[in-house]
Amino acid sequence: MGTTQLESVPEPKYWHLKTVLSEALDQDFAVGEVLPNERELAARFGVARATLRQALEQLELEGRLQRRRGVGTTVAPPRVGVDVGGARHSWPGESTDGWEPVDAAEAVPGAAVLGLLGTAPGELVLAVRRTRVEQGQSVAAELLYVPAASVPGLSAIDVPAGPARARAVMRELQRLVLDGQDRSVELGSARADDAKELDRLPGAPVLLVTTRYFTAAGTAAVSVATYRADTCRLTFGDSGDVQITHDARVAS
Amino acid sequence: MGTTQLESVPEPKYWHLKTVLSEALDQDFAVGEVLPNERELAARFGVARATLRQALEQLELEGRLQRRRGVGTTVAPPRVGVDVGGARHSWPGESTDGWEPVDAAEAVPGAAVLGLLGTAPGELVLAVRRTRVEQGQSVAAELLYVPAASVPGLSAIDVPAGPARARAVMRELQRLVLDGQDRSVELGSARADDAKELDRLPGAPVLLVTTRYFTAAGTAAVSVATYRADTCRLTFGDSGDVQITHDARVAS
DNA sequence: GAGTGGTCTAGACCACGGT
DNA sequence: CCGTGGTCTAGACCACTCT
Repeated sequence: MGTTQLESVPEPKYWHLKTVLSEALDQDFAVGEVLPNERELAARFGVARATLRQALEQLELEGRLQRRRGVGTTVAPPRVGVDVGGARHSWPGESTDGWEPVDAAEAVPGAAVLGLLGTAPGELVLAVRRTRVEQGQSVAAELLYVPAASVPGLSAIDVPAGPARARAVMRELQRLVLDGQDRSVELGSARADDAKELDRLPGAPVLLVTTRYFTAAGTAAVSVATYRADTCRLTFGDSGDVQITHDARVAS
Repeated sequence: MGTTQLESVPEPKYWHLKTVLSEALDQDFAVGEVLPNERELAARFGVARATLRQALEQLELEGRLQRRRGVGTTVAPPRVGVDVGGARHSWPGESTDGWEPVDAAEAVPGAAVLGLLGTAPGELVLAVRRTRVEQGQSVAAELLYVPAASVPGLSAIDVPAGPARARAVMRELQRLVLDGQDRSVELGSARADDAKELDRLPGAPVLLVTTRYFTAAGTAAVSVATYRADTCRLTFGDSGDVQITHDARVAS
């Protein structure tokens, strides 16, 4: 009978921990400050290190913390708003939008990209690698798939490998008349090569932005951009410089 | 000397496991099929259960698996493409876009939403709850914040709580002339109430879509929509029904 | 080399869904 | 009730960064 069980559904420890830590971050820590190490924090809260780590992982996912092996855990700055699709209906690289060409090479796209491109499996496709730097740190890595048929003025292979070749491909691409584009965003985990480029461990959560570029002739290129999910807030339209502290939600 | 260490950087076990499982899913399993339970899988691969779980977690994050307590682990269908911002510059709820009004009530928005709304901390704000159902499952929960000042024809409080009241607020909102809107997408983790609505555990990864609705007078409303990151692919433009299997990327 | 976070183990118990 | 995934523990060792 009256066992007065106020919390019949006990909150998981790591969840409660996360809440406590979150409040501590708001009140007692400045951006960039380093937290005590995991072993000490675990001891301080009287939990196993694995449990503490579960809480830290969530806070990192939410962009509140930044952890680096061999260094420590620091309080992350608010997410940077990176504009995606701001200049609508324009080829990538037409303006200085923070993207840096890295290289270009032949590639064998996966089935998914092939489907979007609408090309036959054997057809020659170029892949342009670019990285996006925002406020001093690289926030995204991109692979831009361009069927060779889209860039007939193809002196690309003659150009020596490196940024110059990437730029050459993009220059050719920008000759075409862009009819439109569409985009999708989903959650993914960083592949080993992207992770390296983004200074994260493989498997780190990323936002996958897939863009299709249309001409009258069909799909001229497909871009798959990998954004760091912990540090980025993707913005559409002109809300790039809006101040958002960290989480716009509250209990109703 | 010649210790012939081909793999000087040994891949983590869970990473390798993930790759193996991923290939097995492609080849030997159909959508909806249930996998062997975690204890058996761990034994089969000769790893601890925690290690196996790390691999499963990643696959779930990527939308390849679906795990439910008390039930089991099943192969997830491809992510549903949910249109976001398709009908540009229109109030929410003006067309049948899959959103279902649930309720409306007074609310005390957090600092972040207040900043976006541009209202004073004490001002009265209404919060409209809506859920979005796509292909039979609810994929998103939304809180639409409307300053009382935006809807002067405020008979909302008189209407009995429930969907009717939510609809009443939205009807008032749609009277205004919409000047524009902007949007941002970021990664978050589900709050307890949203998690319940989305049939997930608290802390599940979600995509947070924040939309600001402008009139000439300023920001008339702010919406914070919480999408299931495991099952959703957010689409912008008209790429809603494009076939994407699961991951558009390949090694270059 | 010292100190950090990342990986891994082998257990235990709990909460939930179906029977 | 049983079987499932979810939480938690107390250790161990590894990979990395900085000094």
